[in-house]
Amino acid sequence: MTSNKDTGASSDLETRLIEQDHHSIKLWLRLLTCSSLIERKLRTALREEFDTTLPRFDFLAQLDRVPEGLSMGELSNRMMVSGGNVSGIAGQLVKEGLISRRAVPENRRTFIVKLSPKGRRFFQKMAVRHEQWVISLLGELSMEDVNRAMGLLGKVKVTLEQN
Amino acid sequence: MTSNKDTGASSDLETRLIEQDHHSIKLWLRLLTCSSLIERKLRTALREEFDTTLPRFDFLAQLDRVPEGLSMGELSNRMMVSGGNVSGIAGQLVKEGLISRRAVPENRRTFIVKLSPKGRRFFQKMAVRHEQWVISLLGELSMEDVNRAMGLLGKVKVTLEQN
DNA sequence: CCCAGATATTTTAGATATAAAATATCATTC
DNA sequence: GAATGATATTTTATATCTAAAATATCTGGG
Repeated sequence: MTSNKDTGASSDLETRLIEQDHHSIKLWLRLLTCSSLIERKLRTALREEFDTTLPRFDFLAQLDRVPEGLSMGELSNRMMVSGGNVSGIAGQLVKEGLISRRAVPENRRTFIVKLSPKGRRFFQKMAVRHEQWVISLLGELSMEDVNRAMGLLGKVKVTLEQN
Repeated sequence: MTSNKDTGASSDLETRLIEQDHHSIKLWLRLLTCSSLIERKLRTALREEFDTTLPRFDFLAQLDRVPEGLSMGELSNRMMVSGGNVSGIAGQLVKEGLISRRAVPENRRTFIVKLSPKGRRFFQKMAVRHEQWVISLLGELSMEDVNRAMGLLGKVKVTLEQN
């Protein structure tokens, strides 16, 4: 369907606009397909190898980057999920001893969650495998293509954040 | 894995491999960020304007492309979700009169779901708005960038489907 | 100090998601 | 044609996820 590098004179403005419209939808669908495929593989692998889930891994991964811990709200922003969701997962991880959760004296509305030593050890093991899985999924791509894709998705991200 | 022609002299092989590894992870995270952002906007808009959800929209969208209908299994494949999930959503859409669901005489294990006239009208209205939303989200990108991104994500998709 | 609004989190209700077990049907082999 | 395994779907149990209401705390103007 009407592919590409047509800088030429064969299409008028209206045609080009319509083409771009369709391509926008297709780009969105392809984006969704790619992330769904990766997500599924990672979820399956996490379950099989560590008997855990992607949201829990993501939760621990966010905390691993910030040794001093994060508030529930900050975590909710970073994970791009609702606050209620973070509350639920945090409760489980606390019960499993992977994170600590304590109130802050200065502002008693906020709660800080932080990796426990056990949680850190567990995450480290997962992180190694996680990286291997992603590399095995995307490693066939050349570094040039990865960089180009990063650049273009960076533009997409900026565009999205403006709206 | 790790193909690619070296362009710069500044890094040895090992460094380049590690760089690519990190870039693979970053690409995956950026991919996830982009689709999450789009998904959230579409979900919110669908709820506000049509009081429905993304999975239901997706379900109807798949059926809209195939007037003769699809089996539950085929639908599960296309939507990239589990069969049980499709069963649940189908049940609701049947109850709402948006789709029909009937057994096939030749193979009584399979059920074919199909858009009802009401469902088709409802989907058409949503599809128009859905396209507008996606365009408003991605329309700032040049057609060249959209095409380039499509091409690269196409490669990603092929790579993923091989594994 | 008091109180209205803002902020941070949890709780609730309901939809969506998976995996795995259960059902039902087909298809093949003996 | 009965037994066996494959296929198609649903059911079940549980985990996520959202939106919205509820709770608790802070903040600033009067």
